[in-house]
Amino acid sequence: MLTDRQCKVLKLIVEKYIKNPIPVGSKTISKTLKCSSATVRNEMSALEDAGLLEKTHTSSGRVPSEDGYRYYVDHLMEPKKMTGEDMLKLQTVFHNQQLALSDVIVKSLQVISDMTNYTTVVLGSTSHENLLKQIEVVPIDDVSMIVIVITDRGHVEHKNIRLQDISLDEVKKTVNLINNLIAGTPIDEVSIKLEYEVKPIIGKYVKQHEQLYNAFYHVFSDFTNQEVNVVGKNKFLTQPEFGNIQKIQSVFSKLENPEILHKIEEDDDNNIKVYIGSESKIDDDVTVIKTRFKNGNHEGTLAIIGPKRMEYDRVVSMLEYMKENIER
Amino acid sequence: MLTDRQCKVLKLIVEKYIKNPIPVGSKTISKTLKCSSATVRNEMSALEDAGLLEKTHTSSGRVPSEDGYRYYVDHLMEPKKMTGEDMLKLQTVFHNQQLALSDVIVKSLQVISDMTNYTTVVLGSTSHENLLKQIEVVPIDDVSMIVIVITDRGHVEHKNIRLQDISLDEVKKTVNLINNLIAGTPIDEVSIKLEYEVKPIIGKYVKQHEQLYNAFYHVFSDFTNQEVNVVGKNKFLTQPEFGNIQKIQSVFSKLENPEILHKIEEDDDNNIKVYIGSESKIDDDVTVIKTRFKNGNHEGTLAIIGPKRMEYDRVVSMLEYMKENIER
DNA sequence: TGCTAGCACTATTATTATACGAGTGCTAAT
DNA sequence: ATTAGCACTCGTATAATAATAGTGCTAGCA
Repeated sequence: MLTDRQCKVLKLIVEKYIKNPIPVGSKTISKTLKCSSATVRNEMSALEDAGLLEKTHTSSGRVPSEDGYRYYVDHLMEPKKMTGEDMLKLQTVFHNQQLALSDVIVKSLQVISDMTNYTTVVLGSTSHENLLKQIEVVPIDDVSMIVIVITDRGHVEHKNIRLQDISLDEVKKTVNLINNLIAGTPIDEVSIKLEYEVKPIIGKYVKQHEQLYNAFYHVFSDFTNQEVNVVGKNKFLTQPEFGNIQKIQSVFSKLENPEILHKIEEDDDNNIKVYIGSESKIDDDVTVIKTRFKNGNHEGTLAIIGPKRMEYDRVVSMLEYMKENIER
Repeated sequence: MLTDRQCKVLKLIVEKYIKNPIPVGSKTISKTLKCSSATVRNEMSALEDAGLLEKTHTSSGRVPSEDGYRYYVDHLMEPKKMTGEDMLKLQTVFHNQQLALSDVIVKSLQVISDMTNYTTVVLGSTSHENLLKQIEVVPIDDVSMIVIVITDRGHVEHKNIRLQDISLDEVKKTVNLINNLIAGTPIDEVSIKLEYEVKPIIGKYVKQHEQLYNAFYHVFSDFTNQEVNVVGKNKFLTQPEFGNIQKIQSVFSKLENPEILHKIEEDDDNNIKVYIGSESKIDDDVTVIKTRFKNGNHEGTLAIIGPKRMEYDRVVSMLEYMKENIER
């Protein structure tokens, strides 16, 4: 257990380091705390033994360790009230009645990314939660047409397909069959239903059913598994600890990989959760702060991704504010 | 006018430097050319006077200047036949009958980006060339619905809109009116037609026409002006001359700005054009190689964007090959 | 017992000196 | 015209030095 003063020292070091990423010395702390630098050094030493602080070399100041950040987040941090200015900027987005919820979310995350200089992410509901609502087909010319797939949650995808020598009537017949037979099916089960429920029937009623079946099969097999929206990836370029190209390459490749981002959603805790450094699964210098949201049938995950040296207090309040606003 | 030997020297220096970005000395060249390093030095000096070579400092080897690259591209370079392997990779994409042309283009540009380690770009036709084909509306719940806009060239966009207390019938009536009245209009004129041709009519026949008009007006005013597709932006991270974050930031911001990319299309030459360094409008160390393509009513621009120190011969052949394949 | 002043010690950073090497330009001889 | 030869230049690498910001430890004081 940490003493009261140790807590204060840890808190000061973390907050100092977040403001300015250089190791913090005992003198700096002693100025704020009313005691000598020697006393602070003793406390620092204790905190280092507890694994909460680290040195970069034998005679350097201290830097928070991963556990140090953890302790700070779990016990020391006090959520920082948002400034009126920040709130105002977000409110203008939330109060735009023209925009659909999903657009409001993306727009406000853009605002947050710009305010904080961190990357933001929305993960939409996964495909097994999305039900097929209907498909539409629009012919473009003799051989190509566009298939539009709409889910019950308003997710839309379209694909250009090519068909040789098939009359529009046959296509429309197929579309109607699909809409009648499998609307309401979870997207990731559509392929199966297509094969076992639609294929036999269009085989009977539709000419060139083979080609048509293949085309539609492709449309659904390519359907995006999950809506992923990453805003402000380039903000990482402004963070000093990501000043080398190697690191940027590695972080970017993770942020562009939906599989990796999907891991953020793995635990379905509804509260705000903080994944620090190695817990982030992205990079040891990265922190992910995330929360789930739900408004009617629209649900998903919001995340703010930045350096481990993140303004935790500010970000947590912002996420809380976002969540509240979205949920009503 | 350059002598025969000067051409050879310039060519060797450019190609050497492209392979390995360190200044080229006279000794290296003299090995390939059958003459002494002193002779080469004289020629180099002449080429420097002609503005085709540069030194990084008084006693360094030579580096091609922008004009040097220009001269190389215009007079010295011999297009390099593509390797069978490269062709094969592209052919598997081109021969995929399932894919629509636009998908083939994007997929093949992905392949080219991976083969060359450069960024690739497709610019689709601009909105004044895109005609509105039809719009569709799909209701999602009581207050929100999705409007899907399709152009004659198969470009699809959708938007989520919110309407309070408007019956589906009224919406459908409006959609039908729009489809009947202004299908065939260039996308960027739709807003005007909407105001002068549609608004007066729905004003008569549709209840709550004000709200509906506003919603549709928004849909079209947000319509993307131009299809832009940038593939492999991160390839810049692997190029040594873009090893510092500043530069990467600047290049990325340009590559993400459609306005800037649009400048590539400004001259409508149908042949392959090469914009070197400052001509690229992106960065002094960047080269853009582009060509227009046209297949039926699908036309646009292809570009390969990389360092000024680009494998010009290889890239030009690839673009040529792409263009040929797309155009039939 | 807890706090602190003082001091020896350590590692980083900046500065300077030095040597080395790859390259040039020029001159004189072929 | 070409080239061998040489003095010269500048960038890079290495080592030496000093300055600085920090530490840990000890001993004395409240």
